[in-house]
Amino acid sequence: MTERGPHHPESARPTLKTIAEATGFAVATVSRALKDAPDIGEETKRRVREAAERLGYRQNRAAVRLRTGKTNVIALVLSTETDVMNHTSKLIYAIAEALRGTAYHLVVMPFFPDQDPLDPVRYIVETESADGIILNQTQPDDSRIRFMVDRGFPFATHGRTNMGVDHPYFDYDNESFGRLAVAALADRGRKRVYMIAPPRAQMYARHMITGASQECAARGLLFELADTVTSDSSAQAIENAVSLRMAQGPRPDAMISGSTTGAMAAVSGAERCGFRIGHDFDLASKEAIDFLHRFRPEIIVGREDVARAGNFVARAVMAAIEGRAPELAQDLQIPTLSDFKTGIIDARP
Amino acid sequence: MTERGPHHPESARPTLKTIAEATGFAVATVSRALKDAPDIGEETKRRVREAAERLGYRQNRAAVRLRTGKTNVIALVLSTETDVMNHTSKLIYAIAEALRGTAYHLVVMPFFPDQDPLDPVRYIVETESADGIILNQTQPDDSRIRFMVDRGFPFATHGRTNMGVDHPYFDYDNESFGRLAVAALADRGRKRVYMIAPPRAQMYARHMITGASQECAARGLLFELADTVTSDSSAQAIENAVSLRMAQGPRPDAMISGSTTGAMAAVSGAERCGFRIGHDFDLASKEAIDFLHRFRPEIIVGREDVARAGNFVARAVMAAIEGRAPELAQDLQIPTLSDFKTGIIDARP
DNA sequence: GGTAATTTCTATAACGTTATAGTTTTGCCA
DNA sequence: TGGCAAAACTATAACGTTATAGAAATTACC
Repeated sequence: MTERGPHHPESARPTLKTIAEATGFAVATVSRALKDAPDIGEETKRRVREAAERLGYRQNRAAVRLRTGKTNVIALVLSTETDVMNHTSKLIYAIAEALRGTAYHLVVMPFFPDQDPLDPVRYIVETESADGIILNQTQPDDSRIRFMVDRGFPFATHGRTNMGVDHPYFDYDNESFGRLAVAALADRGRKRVYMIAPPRAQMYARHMITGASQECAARGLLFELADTVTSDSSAQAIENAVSLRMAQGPRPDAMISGSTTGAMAAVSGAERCGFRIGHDFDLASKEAIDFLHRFRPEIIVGREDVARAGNFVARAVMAAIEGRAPELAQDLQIPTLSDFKTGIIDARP
Repeated sequence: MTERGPHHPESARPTLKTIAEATGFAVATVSRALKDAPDIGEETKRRVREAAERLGYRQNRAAVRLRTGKTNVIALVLSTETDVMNHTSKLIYAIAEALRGTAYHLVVMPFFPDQDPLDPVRYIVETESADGIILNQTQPDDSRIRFMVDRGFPFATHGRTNMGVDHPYFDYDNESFGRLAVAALADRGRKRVYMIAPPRAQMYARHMITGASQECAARGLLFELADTVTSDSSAQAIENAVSLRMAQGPRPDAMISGSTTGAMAAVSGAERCGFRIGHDFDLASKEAIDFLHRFRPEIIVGREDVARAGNFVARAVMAAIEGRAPELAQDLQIPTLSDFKTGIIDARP
């Protein structure tokens, strides 16, 4: 272990003062030179930059933050409750990648089932511990978004709301996914659709349900929503619910799932009753990873590009922080189904 | 949007000064009272705390950080290259949960394939942008760990090294897993083991290979290591490698995989050649999630508890930062196999 | 009752940065 | 050469906190 601290003042981290002493300029001049202020001479800037480089100067973030109020932090606020497979790590990596080379650090602030989802947002805004927030799992009427809009706090979301407020978001067009899924199932001659939808509180669940149910109506198919489980329920719960449902009444011959887990569990549930995918029923599911086509190649898959979402919201929140208009205020991923029988189905008009 | 800033000084965030003015004490007194210093009277403390509460005082992190050098940040340094399913989000959630109620924020700092893995660690240590670091995917001789040990920087890791340095870590006993897996396969009469191991550079790969190969030797089984792919390769690559291998020579009748993806791909590859799991071959795999038993119930699964790991490393790094000895310097998860035929197999001696 | 010891409180400076207002230097033109 | 504007630089204060040394008030002791 190397000795550190006041014993070795020569090894202390260089500050503006160090550069000032090395170059003979004042601390203020050094500061302004390093941020390329217009009232500093070219030769001065050159010498200051050279000294900074040579000494290995790195800005002290705490000092900047204290003085200017700018934290250079972007906070990602996540629910731990519904971990949609590895959505989360993909999102984090994509955000981090977009933040590369910028001054921003990424603080991850999950909230827990026993907490008000507003808590972390309120904390960040009130303690000014980040310059901007990224949220996911938006709700139709989202108190967190209302809070940030009211305070004029920069943010971007993965998912939309119903609130009629204009803010940067990225979303997957779950309504089109619902329509496409029903269309693909109908093409296989299916008539009775059973849907394991995401939790109703989530905005994207509404979209998906709307799309699927309307398309069913338009095509004269039966549409039924699983009422005891969602696509975020435990696999065991979904499996039980599906096998219960498949054991009775006019049983569904088609299923739609909002998640990878939901799809796997639904297949297991149906198989438990002796039904086979591709024969007795078909299934369409969304997923953000690359599993289902191996699990059962017959599953019709709509793949969500979470990396694209992460990249978008990161850029959008930086634009909001810096008061720039983002390249694009909102973006919507147009779904595509990959279907091992039919190939690719695109929702693009 | 509400107006803010200097226009509404009464709505400004309260500081120690605000409390000092409200109570009539000096700023220094308020500061000491709030941290329960022994030289402040009880009555004073009570009044200061009451005022702080009433005014909604929150410490300014930037000021504390500038003054004391303590960042109250823990950095999680991750490789984006090998995303072992949703290891990552589980780890993050578990760390965040352990950090709840403490002053620590979690900064996630992934590094990218084109970077030296030492870069983020060096950056954090040199700019003092965190009080401690959590690392995963340790290597037998890990330059990052050497760097932190040399600097006396607090850290904890998920995974061990071969370096003979003593530091807090959590690990899964991959060697025992390897032994158990071979034993379970041998119990089913299998003779020729083919292993899709994690990348050799990772410490845990060595352990797993050692365990499996030694157990094979002890039992007189053939042991063969996949040489063109690892359990972190793409599913497609693994599937191809396995189907190539199964098509020729004295083909394996048993497989071991280090990951969920590896197991799924291996099964697909074998099935492509017409072999069925449970009949022509058996497979044991590690996984951190809950997928494989649905994918093919015949797979023998060793489940790694990533949440426990996250909780441990978070506590350990906090202890290191605060100069406390951790409750436990190191911890090792003893593997257990769940096997739908045999039930649970435990490695505990 | 006077001094010492103890308890409680406070003034001050400092952490590293930047905004502001101001000073010095240089250049230009009459 | 004097005057003035522009360019280049600097001194100072401030952001909110805490460590330090010391001051004031209280208690203990003989």
